[in-house]
Amino acid sequence: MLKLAILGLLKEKPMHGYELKKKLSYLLGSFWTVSYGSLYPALKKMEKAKEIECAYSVKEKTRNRIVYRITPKGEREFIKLLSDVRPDSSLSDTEKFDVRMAFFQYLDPETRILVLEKRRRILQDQIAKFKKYRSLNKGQDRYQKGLFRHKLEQIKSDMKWLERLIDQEKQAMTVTESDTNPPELLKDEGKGEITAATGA
Amino acid sequence: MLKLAILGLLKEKPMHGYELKKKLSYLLGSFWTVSYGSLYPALKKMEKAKEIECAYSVKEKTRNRIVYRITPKGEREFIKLLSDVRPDSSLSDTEKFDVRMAFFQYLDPETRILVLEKRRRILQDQIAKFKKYRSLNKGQDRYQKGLFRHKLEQIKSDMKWLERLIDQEKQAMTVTESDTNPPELLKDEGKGEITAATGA
DNA sequence: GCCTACATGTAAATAGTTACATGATTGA
DNA sequence: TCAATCATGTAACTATTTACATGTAGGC
Repeated sequence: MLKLAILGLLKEKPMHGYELKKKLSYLLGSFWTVSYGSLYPALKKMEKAKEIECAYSVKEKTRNRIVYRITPKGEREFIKLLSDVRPDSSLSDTEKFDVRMAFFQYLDPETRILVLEKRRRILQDQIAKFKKYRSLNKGQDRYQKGLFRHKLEQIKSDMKWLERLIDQEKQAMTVTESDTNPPELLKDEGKGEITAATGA
Repeated sequence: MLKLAILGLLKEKPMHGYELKKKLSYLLGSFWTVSYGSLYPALKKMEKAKEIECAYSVKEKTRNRIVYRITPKGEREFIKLLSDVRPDSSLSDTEKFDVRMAFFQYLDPETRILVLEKRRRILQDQIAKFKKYRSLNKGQDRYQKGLFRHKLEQIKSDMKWLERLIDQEKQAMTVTESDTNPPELLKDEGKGEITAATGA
């Protein structure tokens, strides 16, 4: 997950560790705080794997910074991690999905829909599970009941948001399909991107 | 977190590993799936620490089950984990909070309020951070923007829920205080060690 | 005869944390 | 001068997962 986030941020522009940390804490801060103890080793590891490389380093007296940039191999790895529609194991899927969403612009439309629909299936399963548990477990205490009701509401709200997104993607697809059919999104940067969103 | 959940479930009634796993996947399934590979070692470790003990084991031919029950030491550990209002490190705080909420009934009213208010502060910080990021980062792509808007809405909804809970707790407190003042929630187990939390 | 559920466990790997170590620069 | 911020890193630890190993019982 950290790897995905690093690659995604380095796609924007080359950065050094400290800068990445700050960006990460803004981008993912609501559900995740990265520590230097995981960031720097991750950078080293990725450099070794040639997914990123040193763009340049500054060593003015002591102020030394190592500025990394993403490599072609890193770009491929990024897209692979971002797509990731494997059979799933449903770990803390929510947070993983959120990280993916933050870089959704880099994914091609077809895969976007696949990822969104996979997420929808997971949410649907969760709702079903909730309801089953609730019907089995009548004697719950009021805190559990309250928590469950609130969680269910949130998942439903997630669901609505997801469905709106899926609709938007599908509409954009049919528009660009009848027009032209270029998978131009995996170049170094998206350009005009899909037609400006509907009522967003 | 797993430990907290196990202790909380064993408070209800003695259970064996397989049964615990099923209960856990219902109780926390929306954001967490426990594997046997973590459950069984955790049970062994807790048994060694005398936080749980074997109530009885069944070994009919092969169908062997080890039914655990919580010990007094485990009860104390449970309350300690459940209260846990330390300076915080804001890891994936949301999920930790949810697990706590699932067992809130076992906490005394004062600590309940402390836990809820700590959570409120965390959410407030997140909202502030979100807004700061949004004002700094005008050129965001539409997916990030959409994600952020949705996340912010969810946090605000969490906030409302929290505040309702806090109000309820405070009301209940004043009522029971003017009425009678029985800390009956921790009956058979120690009640002395919890009260210390207030000033800290 | 095969698949699912029951039931317990281990070993290796993964992903991350905390605490520590270093040292310069900037501003109150 | 003191604290905060910049900047990089290591070592030990924690918690958890995946994949494996084992074997029975019951239903289709």
